[in-house]
Amino acid sequence: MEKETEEKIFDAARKVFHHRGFYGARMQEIADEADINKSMLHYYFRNKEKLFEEVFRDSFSRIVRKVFEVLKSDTPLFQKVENFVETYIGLLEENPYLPIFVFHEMNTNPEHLKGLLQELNVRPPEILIQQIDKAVSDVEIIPIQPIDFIVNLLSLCVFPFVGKQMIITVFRLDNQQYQEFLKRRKKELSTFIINGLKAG
Amino acid sequence: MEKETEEKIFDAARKVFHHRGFYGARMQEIADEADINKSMLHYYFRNKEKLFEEVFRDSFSRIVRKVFEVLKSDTPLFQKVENFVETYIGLLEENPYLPIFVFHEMNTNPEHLKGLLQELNVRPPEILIQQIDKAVSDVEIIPIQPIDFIVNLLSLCVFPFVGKQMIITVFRLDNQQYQEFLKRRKKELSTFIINGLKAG
DNA sequence: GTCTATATAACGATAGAC
DNA sequence: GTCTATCGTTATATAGAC
Repeated sequence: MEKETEEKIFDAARKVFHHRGFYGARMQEIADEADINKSMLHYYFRNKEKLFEEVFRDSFSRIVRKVFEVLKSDTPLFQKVENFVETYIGLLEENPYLPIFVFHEMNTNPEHLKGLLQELNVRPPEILIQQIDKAVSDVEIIPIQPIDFIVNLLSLCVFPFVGKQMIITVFRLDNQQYQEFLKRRKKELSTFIINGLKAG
Repeated sequence: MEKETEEKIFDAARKVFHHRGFYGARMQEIADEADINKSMLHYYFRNKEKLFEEVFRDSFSRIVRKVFEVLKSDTPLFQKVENFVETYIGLLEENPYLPIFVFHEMNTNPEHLKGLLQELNVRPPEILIQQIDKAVSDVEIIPIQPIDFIVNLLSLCVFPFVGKQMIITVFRLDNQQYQEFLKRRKKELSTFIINGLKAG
């Protein structure tokens, strides 16, 4: 019983924080979403900031872990790109508000999250860096630094979610068309990336 | 005199809204930033929402206009890609918080901005769509739909700004290293994109 | 653990003097 | 147009009964 209430609150908080951000979120909305009395939020999580921090830590570490699982794996480079695109876009389909939430909060209040981020101690995986450097020196791919390689990969996967409303608006898509766009992208994006990497 | 105060307020409001978002922004912070009395905000702009709307409209239309200037121009496709990368990254260097601001607000409150967006009536430029379709049918580039072409272009330019804090954190960059990363990217990104577009 | 009622604080907004 | 003082609302947080 005890566990269940706490979990309901946490799930509701994640949903509301993801969608509204810290300042836009209302404790009342979280309580309503959890179908629970507002004072329970304080009973279980003391205050809004603590609740937020737990949600952010969970969301951030979850996404980082998932991403790094793929990037750290022992797979050939091009295969890894394919796996990454599929896994990452799949993950974001289930958590569409996650990236903009994380980016907005990191941007709005970087010093507030600094300790948390140091604690999680995120680094680009060594094995991937070696793969990239080797592919470059073997002239399998164009000369590119690991940071650019990774940023390109992330950019192309994340942007359709960060800019969803923009895309929908500019290209006049309804929700179904947007879903089809994503589905096609999940299939075709790795070809574009691998082409871009291969020397001309 | 009158004009000057209004402008000071507007500039301050843009800065604070860009950085904090609508809910995170404080009228007092805007007043402090403008070095002006808080009640002046209401005198000139009536209330927070109206002030925000003017800022958002200005920011959004400014960026859209600039982007479309390049995309609508009468330049060969690959040249256009190069111009776009340089212009757009340059614009974002001057307004680093602009994209995350726009995306976050569009995401948090899409129905609130719907009217504004319809009013601005943004569409992908017809000339660019024709160029892409022609390049595809001439087998100059891989089969790609205009929406994917444009999304790829935007993704790769925008993400380094949206994810700045993330990039800085994961790759342990100081500010100077980040600036160098951007500078290099502005030079090299179009090569990556054009490679990706060319048939293998 | 859960509820109702209420305190406390923050913030947007306004009134009114100058 | 600009300032000070203050109102009214909303949101977070707590007290206390059950």
